Amino acid sequence: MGSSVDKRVTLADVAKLAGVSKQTVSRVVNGSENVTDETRARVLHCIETLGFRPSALARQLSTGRSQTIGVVSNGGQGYLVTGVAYLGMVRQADRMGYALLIKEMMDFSRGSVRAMLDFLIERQVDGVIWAGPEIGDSHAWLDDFDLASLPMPFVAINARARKGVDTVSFDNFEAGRLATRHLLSLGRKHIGHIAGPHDRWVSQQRLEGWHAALAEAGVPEMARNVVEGDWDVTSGGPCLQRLREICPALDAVFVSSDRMAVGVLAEAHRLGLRVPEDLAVMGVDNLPESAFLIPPLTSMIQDTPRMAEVALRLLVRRICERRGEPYPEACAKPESTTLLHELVVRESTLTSGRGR
Amino acid sequence: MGSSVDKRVTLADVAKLAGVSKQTVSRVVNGSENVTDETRARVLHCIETLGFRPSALARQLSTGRSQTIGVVSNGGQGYLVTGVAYLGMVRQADRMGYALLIKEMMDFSRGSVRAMLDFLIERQVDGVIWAGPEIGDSHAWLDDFDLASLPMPFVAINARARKGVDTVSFDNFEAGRLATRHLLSLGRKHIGHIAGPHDRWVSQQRLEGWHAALAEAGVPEMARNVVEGDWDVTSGGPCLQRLREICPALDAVFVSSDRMAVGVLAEAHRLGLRVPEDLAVMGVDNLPESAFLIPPLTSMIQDTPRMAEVALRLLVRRICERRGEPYPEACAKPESTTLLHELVVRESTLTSGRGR
DNA sequence: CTGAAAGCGCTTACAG
DNA sequence: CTGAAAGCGCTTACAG
Repeated sequence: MGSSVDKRVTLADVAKLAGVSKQTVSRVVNGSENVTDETRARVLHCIETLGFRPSALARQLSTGRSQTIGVVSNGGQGYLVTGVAYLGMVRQADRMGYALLIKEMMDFSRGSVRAMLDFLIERQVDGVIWAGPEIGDSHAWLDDFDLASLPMPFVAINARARKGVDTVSFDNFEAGRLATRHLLSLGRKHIGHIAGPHDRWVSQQRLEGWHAALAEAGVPEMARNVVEGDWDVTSGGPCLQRLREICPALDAVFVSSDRMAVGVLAEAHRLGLRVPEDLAVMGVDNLPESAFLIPPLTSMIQDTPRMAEVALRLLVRRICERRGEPYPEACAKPESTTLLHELVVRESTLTSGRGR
Repeated sequence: MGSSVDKRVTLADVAKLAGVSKQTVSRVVNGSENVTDETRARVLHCIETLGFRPSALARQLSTGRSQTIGVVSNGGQGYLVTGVAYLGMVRQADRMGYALLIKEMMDFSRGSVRAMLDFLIERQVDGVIWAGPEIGDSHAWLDDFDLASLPMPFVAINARARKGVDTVSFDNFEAGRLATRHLLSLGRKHIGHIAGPHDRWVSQQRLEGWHAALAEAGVPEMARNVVEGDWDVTSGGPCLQRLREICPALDAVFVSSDRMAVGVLAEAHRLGLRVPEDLAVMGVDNLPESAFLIPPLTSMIQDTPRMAEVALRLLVRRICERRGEPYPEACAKPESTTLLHELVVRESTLTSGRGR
């Protein structure tokens, strides 16, 4: 309802009331030693009285640093992952004294990328996390862009490693290989793969892992048992059907997301297929629910919040390095920027066990 | 790697090169009409040549507006909801030309609240969305805080309505009542409720709705069939067990989240209880997976992204009102700030149907 | 320990 | 249509 007097209280107001210079007030605010206890007390009292709150904007303008990190995501693609990743980043940023400025991109044309970078530069963010998943040539601009010309460090997550670009990603090739090996180790002879969209780097990597495992095992003929899903639970059922058309004897399926695997389990149930006896099923992501599906779902743990944290630490380190400042302890330990999935085996691939 | 020359290109640099005043460059940058085509062309060319990018910080300092909205969430509590809500807010903010500054709170003591508000004021955000769920007395400060004294508008989501505070929330009382009525309408005689944590406003409201529905139906004796969960899937099973101890004849259960309901379905399956014949089960949230559980889960649709969007629109409207500026079309339509859940009935409560 | 001056890079009236 | 001046609210050397 009522609007307050919009007159901001400034350093100068405090200075006048306390009968000192602005500089002295600034010293008190920033905890400088070089102030008499008496002066400090008086200034603090005046700050309290006037309800003075320093303008971060003004400070940023004069110091040239914003204590803000820009995070660029993309329009609801990667829905789940983005949401979870945000939480990991917010927490880590908070710990290190940074705020997150969140922006979203709808397309990845050169123009849009340039506009987004300009926006971040104009806002003077101290660093950038490029968080949209790599789709088609969405990251192609990185190949011929001189990142060093940006006034701030840049880290990409969930993207292919590139020369001269700091990236933090999961090893999806290894994930695909491990998953496939697991199904092979069960003695299944007719394994299929429900992949994510083929234009996603993540999907491509898992698919390559799948191929590698089949080649290693000397059963390359299975490689054709692949259909393309869209990550969504709704695509699980239809994908299973298509896979069974390609390979009627299908007895195991490596699904590229737990979401889709839920759809697969539902469809298998509808078809009267027993899991895992008739069909072993495994996913990727290890959602909280996955251990409680019927049957409990074997999956690949993907610790997304951790990826977000690692990326943020790396970025803060780069920020400090560029400024020639020491970086926080937490950023010091050389941390792998390639994270591994971890297999968690449950009933959906275990004929005998009681896995949970 | 290489570091760029850190000399920022400013308005003054462009002005000098173009042989005009800073003011004229400013006019060109801000698309003012009062510039000769020839001058404009020359200035634009110089901007291009120098790679000039205006400093948003400097502009913010002189204009007093930041085109930034502060979003305050809380430490991973409400994990799922927060993640999903972020996405709705980011999208809407982007459309309206605002960026989101995300902050997290770990506790809700007066001191922390004050510090957070100060931080947001210092950053000169144009408005604030208070997005942490109401837990215990986490929002009590609002009762005796003069929001009008804040220099910017404030909107709380997922919180109890308070005099003088703009809030956007779901009607959880109605949700609880609708859910309970649905189970009663099936003719079930021994219904139980797995609530969320009792210190959550959301849980309390749903619980009251549960009580109201039972009273209306003249079966208040069922009201004692309540146990407390923690929202997490892991609590579903243990809660079902406790409920069956309280009420051995239990034949229906209203679970306060789909997550917990997944645990309930798993436990029921383990116990050999048929759903819905022996036990009708319903949840709240309508997760994407819920339609594909075994059996498909009846739930209450809660459109969290929409809540986030509505809140953001309301906030932008308040921002404009306070400044005496016209607000965007999208913010104009008087929108309810109490959103309703919607019942979606599936097999888990339908003995005959094939609902999906 | 304290202060006067200049500067960060824009915008806002006010002249012409 | 264009410009000189003052101001937004801090901080950074530099004196004393």
